Amino acid sequence: MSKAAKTSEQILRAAEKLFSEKGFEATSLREITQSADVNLASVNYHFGSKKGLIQAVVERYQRVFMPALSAELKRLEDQGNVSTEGIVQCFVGPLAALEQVCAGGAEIYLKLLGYGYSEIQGHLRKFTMQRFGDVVQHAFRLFQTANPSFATETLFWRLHFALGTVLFAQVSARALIEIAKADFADPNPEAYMMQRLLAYVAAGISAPEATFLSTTRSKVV
Amino acid sequence: MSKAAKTSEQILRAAEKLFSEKGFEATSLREITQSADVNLASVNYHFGSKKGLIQAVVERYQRVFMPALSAELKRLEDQGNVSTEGIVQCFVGPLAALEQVCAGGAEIYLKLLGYGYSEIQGHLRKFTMQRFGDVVQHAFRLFQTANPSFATETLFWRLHFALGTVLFAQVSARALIEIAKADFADPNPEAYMMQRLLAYVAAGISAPEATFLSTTRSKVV
DNA sequence: GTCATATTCAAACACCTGTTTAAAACAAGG
DNA sequence: CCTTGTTTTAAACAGGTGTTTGAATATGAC
Repeated sequence: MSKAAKTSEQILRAAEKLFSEKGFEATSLREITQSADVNLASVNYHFGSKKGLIQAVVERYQRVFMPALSAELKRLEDQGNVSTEGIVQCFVGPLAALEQVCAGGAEIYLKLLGYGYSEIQGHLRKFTMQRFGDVVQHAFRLFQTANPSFATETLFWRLHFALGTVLFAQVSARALIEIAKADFADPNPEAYMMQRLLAYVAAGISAPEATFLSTTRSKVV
Repeated sequence: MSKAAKTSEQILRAAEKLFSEKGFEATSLREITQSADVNLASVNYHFGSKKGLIQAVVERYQRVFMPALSAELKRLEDQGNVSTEGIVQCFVGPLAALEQVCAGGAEIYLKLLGYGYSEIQGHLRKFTMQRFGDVVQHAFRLFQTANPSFATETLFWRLHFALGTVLFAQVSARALIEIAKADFADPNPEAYMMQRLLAYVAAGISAPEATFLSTTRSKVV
């Protein structure tokens, strides 16, 4: 491995760790370079800017996750029987595959997305869509076939709610897990958290449409 | 109104607006004081520190919201027939009541909470619990009576997922609404967003327990 | 009006941020 | 070996942050 590749790698490793812990904006380049045991200026040398570093960090995960997700979705579609829960379960494997990138990769990736969506308003979304829009749209189409009676609009909202649920849960996962450990004497809450999450999300996505909405529509502006 | 009360008020108004737009950490005291047309040092004079200002801003909303929520919950309990959807609907009125505090108060309050939960890790949660823990616990108890078969643990996780759904949705509401307007020619998506959200959340909370979880348990981790 | 208190104000403080510079160290091909 | 190009380094840059200071100004009670 060349020296250049080595420092880039060290920077990426340190950055993804710190970013996932504290968010992008709250993490300084000096923290990253100190943690990576590397000169401050090398971030700008190798990645151009902090923004470039953020993109590089996220992209490395996207390039593993998105193709894996795409494959899972295709597999599900081919085998017929497309259900909301089935689609949601398609995300589990690709997330687990992120362990290749680094230990705890799934957790890191989701936290990165969470911070990316709330901090760098829109940037990450746009970047993801133009790079992996086809995968996202494929997933959306499958959700539509699983819930054929739903208006496109309803599904749009619910899927974004679901995204929000997962990302927020992941960002505050550590705090929640600690509370769960203290309050319920659950020795290993993180093990099933993702499954709990997906069950909740699947139910929310495929909730009966409109009845609840239409009965109270007039009351609320 | 004394001069002191006037400047505090101006600071609070400007702060809540900017905080809800950009988050706590991304908003500087200089932005706030310029927007409030007030001297920089007056923030520290009146609120001690930036942290003090954040607390003051949030507290003003909590003191309106929490008692209103408490009343709604009592009302629901007294009239019997406690359902998940019913409890969730209890939040609508108290949120609307925040318009008293200022225009768009509900939106601002939820965004403040959203940023508070993801930025000042734990601080806001602790503060809320020690000040309004009784209301939170009352809500939790009602959710338990609405879903008597659920393990306390299950409800704990789902309610926090629900909180995350609502807060994340609110923080990214503006972006979502713009997309909805562009993609679906919906002239007024914000009108029903909260109802869409609550329907999703209620379904997620009262999803059938464990069947989904237990069938896939062995596969994960 | 006077006095004590409460509030405002401009300036400075100490520290942190991302980025740039120019010299130094290193690498590899001729 | 020397030269060319790449990479590392320490230092400085320009600008932003929350907070403190001490003098100036208002305020309100006697």
